[in-house]
Amino acid sequence: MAIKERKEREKQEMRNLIIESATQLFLKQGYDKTSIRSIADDIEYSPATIYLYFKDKDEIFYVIHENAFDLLDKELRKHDAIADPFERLGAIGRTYIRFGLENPDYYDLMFIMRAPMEQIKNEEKWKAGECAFGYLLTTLSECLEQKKIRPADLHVTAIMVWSFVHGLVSLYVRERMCILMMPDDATRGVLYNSFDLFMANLKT
Amino acid sequence: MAIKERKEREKQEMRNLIIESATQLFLKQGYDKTSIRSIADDIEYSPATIYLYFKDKDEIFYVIHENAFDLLDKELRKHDAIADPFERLGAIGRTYIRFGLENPDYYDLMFIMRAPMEQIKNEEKWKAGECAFGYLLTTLSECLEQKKIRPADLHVTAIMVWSFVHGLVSLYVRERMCILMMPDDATRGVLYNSFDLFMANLKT
DNA sequence: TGCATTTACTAAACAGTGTTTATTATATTC
DNA sequence: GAATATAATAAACACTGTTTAGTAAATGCA
Repeated sequence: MAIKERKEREKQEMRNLIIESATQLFLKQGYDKTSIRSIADDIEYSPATIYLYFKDKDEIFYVIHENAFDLLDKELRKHDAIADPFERLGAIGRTYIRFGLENPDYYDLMFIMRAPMEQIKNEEKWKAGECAFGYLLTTLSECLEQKKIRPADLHVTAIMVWSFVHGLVSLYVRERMCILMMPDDATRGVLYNSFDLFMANLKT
Repeated sequence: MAIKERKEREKQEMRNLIIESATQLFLKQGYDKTSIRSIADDIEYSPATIYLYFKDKDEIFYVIHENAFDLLDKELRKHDAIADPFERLGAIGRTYIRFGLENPDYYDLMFIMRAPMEQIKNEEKWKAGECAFGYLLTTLSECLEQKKIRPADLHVTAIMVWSFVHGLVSLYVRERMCILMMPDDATRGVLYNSFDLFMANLKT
């Protein structure tokens, strides 16, 4: 009965269609303005149809959340070739920051929004996320082994590094850095200089 | 005509009543679940009445936003007496983190949410915020003068410190630190250890 | 092929949201 | 006491996410 397989394939295609439309609308208008009705309009189906393929709005954005992590992961792993772990750490950090500034809506979904976390907490997922964080842990443990950075607990160091770059990006994308009262490019300059200073302080 | 003054007073009292109710509901249930209707219910007026005293929901939460900054500012300035600026910086940092963890909804409104920022950007306000950030700048400039921390640009250093503690708090309150797969108190332990490590790295 | 059943889809409704408008009741002024 | 200004509201508007009941088409079986 190949008919069942075709049905399964069609179901998956419909899910993809919804996700593609949702992603495109989300990146254009953000989470709040992307309503189930606007997605339904876009794919030319009724709103109720979407609920045949996804439990609720959160489930849709959880898929986008996963895709975004795959994207970030790919970006970060581009620095795999850098032999020196401290140099690699710097490259990873700068790429992380750039990713956040260039994809503020993705960054929001991944690290700021509360909504899609409901899905994640219960399950053993957080897959790609674990992956990117795992990459940070690996790089930092190399740095520690080779005494490129000051000796300290691995997890404590990882949380320090991640919190710092996350702080930079999230204060910027949520427009709190306007406290500097500088034009936008000057603010970005301070941001990147701040990262360099952090790395210098980290160095042995 | 004292009657006009009484009217003015009554208007202010009504505004206070709304703000008090909104604050209480907000701290109990968060921003999204605090609807205009629920505030109206609480103060036993119709929803439309609220719009006679506030332009929109954002304006209400902008007032709460200001109050929250006053609260944080008061907490931070408790360390005024600490003579050594580096020690004072540490105390300020730990208090900032504790404030965030103990008042996650206030912290959200102050540093994470997008909503009330619309009010702020245009005006010259951001008052109390400027104040708390100003306090950080003062303390850091003393640290730099007395060579307690590594020499660097003041604003770059300030953004580094603020971004770091904000990163710690916001990753925690938005439940991203669950990546550590540790029980909650262990996570908090890592968080505070991470702050101590940061301070050690900052030291001359 | 014809009928029963499952599947895919949707119109309409439900319970909410922030906000506006037209109306009423009260208080103030002349 | 009549005219006017003020305060409050009921009802509606335009949205939101989600559910329910009903329809039309595709499938399974005789």
